[in-house]
Amino acid sequence: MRVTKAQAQANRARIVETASALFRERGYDGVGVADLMAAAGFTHGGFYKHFRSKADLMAEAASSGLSRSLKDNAGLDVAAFFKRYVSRDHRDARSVGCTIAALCGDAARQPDDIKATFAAGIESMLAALGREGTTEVDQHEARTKMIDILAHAIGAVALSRACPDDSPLADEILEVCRTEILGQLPAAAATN
Amino acid sequence: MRVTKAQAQANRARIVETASALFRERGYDGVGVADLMAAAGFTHGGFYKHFRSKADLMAEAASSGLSRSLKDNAGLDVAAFFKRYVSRDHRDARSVGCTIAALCGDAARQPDDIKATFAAGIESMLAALGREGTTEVDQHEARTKMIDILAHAIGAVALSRACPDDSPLADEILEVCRTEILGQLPAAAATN
DNA sequence: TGTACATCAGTGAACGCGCGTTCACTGATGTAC
DNA sequence: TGTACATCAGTGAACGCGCGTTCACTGATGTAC
Repeated sequence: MRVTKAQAQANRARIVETASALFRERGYDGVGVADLMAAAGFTHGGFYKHFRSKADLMAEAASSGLSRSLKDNAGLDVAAFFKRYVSRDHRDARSVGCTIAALCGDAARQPDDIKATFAAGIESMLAALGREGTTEVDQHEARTKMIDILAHAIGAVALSRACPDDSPLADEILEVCRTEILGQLPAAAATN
Repeated sequence: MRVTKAQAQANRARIVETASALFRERGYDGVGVADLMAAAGFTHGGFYKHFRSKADLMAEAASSGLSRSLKDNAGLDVAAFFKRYVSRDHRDARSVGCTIAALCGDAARQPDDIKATFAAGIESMLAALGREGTTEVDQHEARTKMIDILAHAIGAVALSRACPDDSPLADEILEVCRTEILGQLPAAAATN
C-alpha cells in the first residue's frame, strides 16, 4: 500500500493539523496516538513513519497551530483581532481558536523545546500586532502595550473557559475584558 | 492497623492538601493516585477509604486550594496582592501559588462540577478583592474592575509560565503587566 | 519505453508499562455489656 | 473499669484497560537497467 511522495507529504500535514486541533480541544494528555490517527483517517501503526515520538508531534503541532492563526488573522486590524479574540465564539471554538489560549497551561509543564515554540509564537504575534498603530508611539512602547493587552485577552479567554458552560460569570468576564481592551486600543473601530 | 478517628480525618486532610499542591504543579493528568498517596506518606490502596474516585478528589482538592489561597492573602490590600500575584516568585512556585492560575487550563476540560468549583472560587476572590477600595466607586464598578484586573493578572502569569525557564520574554510579560496593573489600582502603595 | 527489483507509507497484531480501581487481609480503635 | 467483639483505616497484591511504541507484513511507487 505504498503511496505517492506527494500524497505521503499531504497525509503527514493532515496528521499535524488534526493533532493541532485535537490538542487544543482536549489537551496534550487528552489525545492518544491511536485517537489522533483515526481522526486523520489512518491506523495507528503508520504514525512512526512520520514522527519519532508523540512528543515530536506535539512540538510540530504547536508550531503549526501558532503560525496558522497568524495567517488566519493577517488581514485584521488590531481592534478587530481582539474583538474576535475576546468573544464567546472564540471561547467556544477551541479546536480552531488560538493555540496559546488553549494550551499555555499545558505548555507550562512541557520541556523547554515546546516552551520555546510557544515563546516564538508569542513573539510572532507581538510582531504582527505591533506593526499597526505604530505611527505616533515608538516601537518599544507599542511592544509593551501589545504584551499587556495580549496577556489580558488570553487571561479573559482562559478564565471564561474555566467556568461552567452556561455560567453568567463566563460571559461577564468576556464582556468586561473586551470592553476594557477595546477602550485601550488607539483606533477602536466598530461597535463595542 | 486501624487509626484514631481524629487521625484518619487529619490523614484525609493531608491527602487533599498534597493533591492540591501536586495538581497545581503537574496538572490533573500528571499526578497518579499512587504518586499522590506516596507523597502524602501512604500506600495507594487506602485511597478509596477516603474518596470514591480520583475525580472526587480533584473536585475536593480544587475547592480546598481555592479557599486556601483566600485565607493566605486575607491580610493583604489589593495592590500588595497583585504585586505578589504578578511576580516571578508566584510564577515559579506553582505548588503553593494560585489554583486558578495553575489549573484554569485543565479546569476548562473538566466536567461542570469542577468548573462550578472554579467559578465559585473566582467569585470568592472577587468578593475578597472588591471589599477594599469601594469607598468612592459603587459596587458594580468595583466588581467590573476586579474581574478585569484578575483576568489580566492570570493571563500574565499563565503566559509567562508557558515560556522557557530563563527566557527574557517570560520576565518581560510579568514586568509589563505588573506595572500596568498596579498603575490601574486606586491606592497603589509600595515601590513599583 | 518496458521490465525487474528495491523502497517505504500504511496496516494491524503484539509488546511492556502505568494507570485507576478492587480485594482479602491486618490489627488497633471503638463499642456493647 | 474490664472484657469480647465489631469496625474500619491502612496495606500490598492483583485486576482490566488504554497508552506509546515496535514489528512483520503488504503492495503500489520509485528506480535502475
